[in-house]
Order: sequence, then structure tokens, then C-alpha cells
Amino acid sequence: MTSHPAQTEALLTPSEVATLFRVDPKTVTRWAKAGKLTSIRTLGGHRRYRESEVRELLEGVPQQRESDV
Amino acid sequence: MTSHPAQTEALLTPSEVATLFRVDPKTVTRWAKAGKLTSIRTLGGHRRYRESEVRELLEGVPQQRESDV
DNA sequence: GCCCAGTAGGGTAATTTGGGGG
DNA sequence: GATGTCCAAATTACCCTACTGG
Repeated sequence: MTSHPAQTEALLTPSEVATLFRVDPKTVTRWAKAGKLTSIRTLGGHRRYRESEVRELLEGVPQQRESDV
Repeated sequence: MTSHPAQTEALLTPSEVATLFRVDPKTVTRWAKAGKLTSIRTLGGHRRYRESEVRELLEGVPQQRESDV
């Protein structure tokens, strides 16, 4: 196995995540503040999000039909 | 914008879908609950709908003549 | 250092949700 | 059976100014 975990985790900007969910970038910020979404901070305070996590939340997640709820 | 390759599946809000079908947003919600329409949820619980699916339902899909009903 | 689109922050409207009853 | 409407609570959208990223 690799002993150099240069974790190249793809990151997304707030506006990119917002576009994927069809919401306002500010809304994504609220999700981060609420702990619903993992956020990474730039040294200047801007947030970045893990693409893998976003993808899972979008569709990968256990797709349960409304009719079963 | 950044140059990140975030592929986007266009989504519509409940009111947008409602406008397209000329119905109340609540009715669109019922269609989702009934499994007649695919819905994606925001982390806050609001629904988003696939534009491609809505377009198909609006125009192209197999129809049966009124006279056969 | 300048540019400027994007983001943070805070505050206020507008939507959406869910249930219930017509 | 399928819609539209009323209500309260929750979520999201839009407004502003200041700062960051590339």
C-alpha cells in the first residue's frame, strides 16, 4: 500500500455545491454551519466541500421512495 | 466560476414544476409522494425535481386518446 | 498592487413542508 | 381519487457591505 497518503480529495466551491442541489450558495453555508455537510476552510476563511460527500448526499444515498415513507 | 468539472443534472424547484403543469405546488408534492415523479431532497428537506423527467412528462410521452378513455 | 467574481456575515422576504378538512 | 386551500413551523432566497481567491 502507499505510505504517502497525498489525499487528493476533490473539493468543490460553495457555488458548485449550490448548483448541484439547485439552491443558493448561502444555503450551502447554512448546511455547513449546521454540521450537515463537512467543510474545509481556506486560510482566508472560505469554505470548500468534499465532492465525494456531496455526490453521496445527492443521489448515492439510500434511495428510498416517497411512497414508502 | 471555477474550472472544476462538476457535472450538473438540471433540477427544478417545486414552484417551477407547478408553473409548467399549471397546478398548485402542493399537487407536485403529491406526485412525488405517489412515486409518479422522481424527487431529490435538499439537506433541509425541500424537494427538487429532474428537469429532464419533467420535460418528458410534459411533451413527449406516450399518450392515450381521450376518446379511448 | 489592482481587478473582480465569489464568499462571509447578518437581516429580512418568499417558498416549502406537513397535516387536516373541504 | 385527485386538487385546491388554510395554518404554523422550518427552510430557503434575496438584500447589503466587507474581505478573499486567483
